[in-house]
Amino acid sequence: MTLRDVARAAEVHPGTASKALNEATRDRVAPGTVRRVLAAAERLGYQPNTFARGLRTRRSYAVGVVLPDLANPLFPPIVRGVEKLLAKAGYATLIVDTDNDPAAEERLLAMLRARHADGFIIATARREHPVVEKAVADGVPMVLVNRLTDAALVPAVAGDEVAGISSAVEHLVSLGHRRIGHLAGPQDLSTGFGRYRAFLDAIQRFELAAADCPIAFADAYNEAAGLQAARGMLAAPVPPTAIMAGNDLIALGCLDAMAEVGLNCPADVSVIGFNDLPMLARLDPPLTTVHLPQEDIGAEAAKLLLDCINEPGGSAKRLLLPCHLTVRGSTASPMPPRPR
Amino acid sequence: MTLRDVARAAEVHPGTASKALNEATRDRVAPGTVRRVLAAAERLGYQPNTFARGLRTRRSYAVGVVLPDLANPLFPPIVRGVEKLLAKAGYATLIVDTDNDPAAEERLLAMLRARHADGFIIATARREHPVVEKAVADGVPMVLVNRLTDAALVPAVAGDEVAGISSAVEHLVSLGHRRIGHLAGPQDLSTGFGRYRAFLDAIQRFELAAADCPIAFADAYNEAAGLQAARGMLAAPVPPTAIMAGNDLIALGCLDAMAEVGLNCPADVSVIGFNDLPMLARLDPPLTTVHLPQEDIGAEAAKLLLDCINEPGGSAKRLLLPCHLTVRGSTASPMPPRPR
DNA sequence: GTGAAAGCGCTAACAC
DNA sequence: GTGTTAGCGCTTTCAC
Repeated sequence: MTLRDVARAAEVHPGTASKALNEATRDRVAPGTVRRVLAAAERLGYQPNTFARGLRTRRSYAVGVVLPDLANPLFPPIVRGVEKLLAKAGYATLIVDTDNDPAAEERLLAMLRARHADGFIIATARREHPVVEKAVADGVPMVLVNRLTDAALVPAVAGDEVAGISSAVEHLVSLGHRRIGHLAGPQDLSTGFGRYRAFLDAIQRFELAAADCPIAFADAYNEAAGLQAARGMLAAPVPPTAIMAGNDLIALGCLDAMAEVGLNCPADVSVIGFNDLPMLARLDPPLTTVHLPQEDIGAEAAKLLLDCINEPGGSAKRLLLPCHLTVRGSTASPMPPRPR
Repeated sequence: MTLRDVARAAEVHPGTASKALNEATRDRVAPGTVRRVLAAAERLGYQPNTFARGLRTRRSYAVGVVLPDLANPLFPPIVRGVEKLLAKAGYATLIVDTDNDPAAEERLLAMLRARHADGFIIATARREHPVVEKAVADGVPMVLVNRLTDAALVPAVAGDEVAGISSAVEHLVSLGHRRIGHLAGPQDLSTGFGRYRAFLDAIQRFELAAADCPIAFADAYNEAAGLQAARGMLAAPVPPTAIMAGNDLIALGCLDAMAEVGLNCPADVSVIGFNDLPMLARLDPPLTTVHLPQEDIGAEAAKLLLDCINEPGGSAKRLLLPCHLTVRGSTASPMPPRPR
């Protein structure tokens, strides 16, 4: 089924049929003709050939979404938000998963660019990210989600880490904790670094002694890295009574480390995660964590991207959406210090 | 950067450059020429235009993967298996999520067909599935994963439900259970129906009294549906001592229902899930479940799809991969009946 | 308001 | 082996 077939059926020239079928140029065709063409297209089940159209217009009406890890439950709701909004605007969403591998990321980005994606939503950004910066320099419309670059060259949407960490630390302080540790996430990611800085700000704001607030760094956002980082912190002569983890998986690793040395959560140590992954409420103990409005983040990112596509050269807005603390069972008041 | 530019730089005709660049036709070009063309392409950073190529060859080297729900952790590993294998063969993987909505499925499938996906991997099949059957009739290469259609018209890869259920029931029987219930999944899905039938077979094989083995149907694979179905079963005068759930989420709903009426798992009732979602080991109690080789399922599906694409009209093979029971803390021997 | 014609970048059949 | 040529299906000036 090609445009020629439709044109023949409607007894018009293919050029005219094209104009009639196209929303934007439809008003340059006589109403009766438009109706005939539309009817013919409908009847024949005409589907325009994306390749031919793309070849001509250099537009694909497709957007690439680049994820670090499909298996991380943080991202599906973001994708859903993106997809819903883009579908309304007639765009297709092409999801790819880099598996946290920069080489795969480069390969997939090249693949999507070769397929002429009209824009990108990137959830894999590191604070220094040459690949992204190069693409932006090439004028490729692009929006970052969740993870940002240090250089604010690209529009971006993320959770408000500072507010999230602040409310979490405030919760711990209000429970009576004064010795609060932080298991920071990877420092080459804006999330890891931002939450770490926000934590430092928070202990200052609540006038906690820095010496009582140990910090350890997990080198990945997973349970193994969280476990390893937590072991060191818990082995200190006077471990903290509460731990703010860089994200939920690090928090789970921390719980594992506590189990190893017979520490109970929340009786001995309170733990807070970040992201509010599913199932957390069913754990033992149910994990207190900072909730991110994931679907909204996705939808806002999609809006920003459409702006970029339609008016190139706009400013690199950064949108931070509020997070809120979800209090569950992994936080409690510290026990009064007991003699050993 | 077009082919013309490369040809000009290598001082050959565009047609020759095309042959030199193309693996399959390279041997029809003098080795020296090939080298010159490849060098020029490399130097200029030439990327072939997918639209132009696709328009000419009617091939996209892209495969669509249609998922019912991205947020379901069952699917990401399958997608990963698919992606790894297809990338090796030079294919791009385009993932879409129907959100369990048949209308969205139809829209997305049409979108992918308009973009000339060379084939599809479908994880959304219902036992009766006109959309899939129509696409197959149209000669679109297609492989089903996990969920199959009743009509065996399409190649498919799934877990061996019968063996999985059988080993789970065997485990319960060996623990001493004789009254085992089944919370079946949706019967319009092959998984729900297949596990239900496998359960009936199993109780027959182990010579359990059908009257002691109640069956209830959950109308969706989620916790709410599991909760509702479980309530009825637990309200019976003599509830079963063990419950085989249609999948993990139904099992979680079952645990919720037990909590409502003060029943303990596994002391009062043992529960087994299906799929082995992540985090299950951390629940209270850790859920015994049937594990599916998800990544293998994805990889095998991709292989089958490549066969379909390269040799259309092959037979509709069905491949069932073994599942194994993962025993955790939600199953135990039944308590001796106690007087009330 | 409609038709004619050119061309997007590539490949493949054919001529040399 | 290499060059020539036509054309995939569409959009978009430009005439009329």
